[in-house]
Amino acid sequence: MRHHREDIVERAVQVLDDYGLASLTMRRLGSELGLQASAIYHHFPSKQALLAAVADEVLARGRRPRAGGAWDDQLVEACYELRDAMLAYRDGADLVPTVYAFGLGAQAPADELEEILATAGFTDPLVGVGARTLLHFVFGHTFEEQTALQAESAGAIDGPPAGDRASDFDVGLGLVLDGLGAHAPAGRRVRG
Amino acid sequence: MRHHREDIVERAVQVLDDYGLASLTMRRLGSELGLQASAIYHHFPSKQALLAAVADEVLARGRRPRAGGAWDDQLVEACYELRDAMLAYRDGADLVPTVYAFGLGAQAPADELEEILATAGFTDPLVGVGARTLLHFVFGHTFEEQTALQAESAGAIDGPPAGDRASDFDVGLGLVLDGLGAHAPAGRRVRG
DNA sequence: ACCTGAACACCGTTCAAGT
DNA sequence: ACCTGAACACCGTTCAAGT
Repeated sequence: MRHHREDIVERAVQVLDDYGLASLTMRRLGSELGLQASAIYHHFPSKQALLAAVADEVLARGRRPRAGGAWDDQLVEACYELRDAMLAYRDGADLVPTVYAFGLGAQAPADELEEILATAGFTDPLVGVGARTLLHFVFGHTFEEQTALQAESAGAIDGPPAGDRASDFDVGLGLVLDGLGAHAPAGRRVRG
Repeated sequence: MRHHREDIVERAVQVLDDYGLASLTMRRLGSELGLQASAIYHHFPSKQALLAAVADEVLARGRRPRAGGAWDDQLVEACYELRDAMLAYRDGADLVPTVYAFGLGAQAPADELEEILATAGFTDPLVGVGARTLLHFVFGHTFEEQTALQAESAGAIDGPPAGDRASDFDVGLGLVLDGLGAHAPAGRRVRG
């Protein structure tokens, strides 16, 4: 049977969610598609490129309409969407930051954060540094959260209730936003 | 020739720095030591355990005496030490966060950040969240910095001068510290 | 106690050849 | 255009056997 790029990405997302990132190998995905691993190279130049497409698909599936509001509310919205998108798939918070680090995909969240800050009037070093600081927070926090979550569901040990985890994310995010607030352009200080 | 745990870690650090994390394989390290890969399993139960020891060694070599001062100065000191320790070895900013994520090592920086915040009078959620937020910032920022640095030295392309990079770290760190300052215990607001 | 050598069960990637 | 099948050059880990 003949496949297209999208079939392969869709199946890869399924393998990721069912068996985890470590099991998402070219051979495994091939056999899942009824294909030789080498056939996948007809659609993607490398495993990294495949993973980039999978990460972008995970992020696309997590997209939500924007409510708008002040710059800090917009940042909260974007950060929560990113967190939730990664948590929605097994090892999502491992895949997305890894692909972002490759530099081959998962760039949309970084771009959106930068745009929000630039539109809010933040200038040169703060737009980039602020966006990256938020991104590192979301990536790092969500990775730890997902690791703990998956360890629990595997080992049946239980950690803090879900509410505490969401509020941990809230508190950390608030910390960075308050920091940004202290450097907000004049007349735009919605917080701090 | 017979080896001990420390010889193996020392050689592993050398392989890491000379050839990178991807080349730090059990087989490669074995041959570097004049040993079969399987011999290493006499000293370490797994590759993860070996990597944890390597990460802890990298962090130990980066230790500096503490100057002390207010809580925010102490945090700056600890964060800079962590950054510099990781930058001192090829792929150090990949290894250390990875080992920390394993949960098998590289815990010292997180512990120190928590202690500084607790001693400063921060309470329950803020001590943990604050320490992790700082840690994610340092890990994320330094990883990107090292990736860019290594890409430059490999491809001879040049990015921003070293001063801009150090100041990017400074600005991002200042952001998080200002956020913490906004939540500092009464009478301890050294910033904000 | 420390190590060898062989084996097991895998990887990503390339490439000539087929339809 | 899309795929097979074999090969290349690797992995981490286990284990009986040696000294």
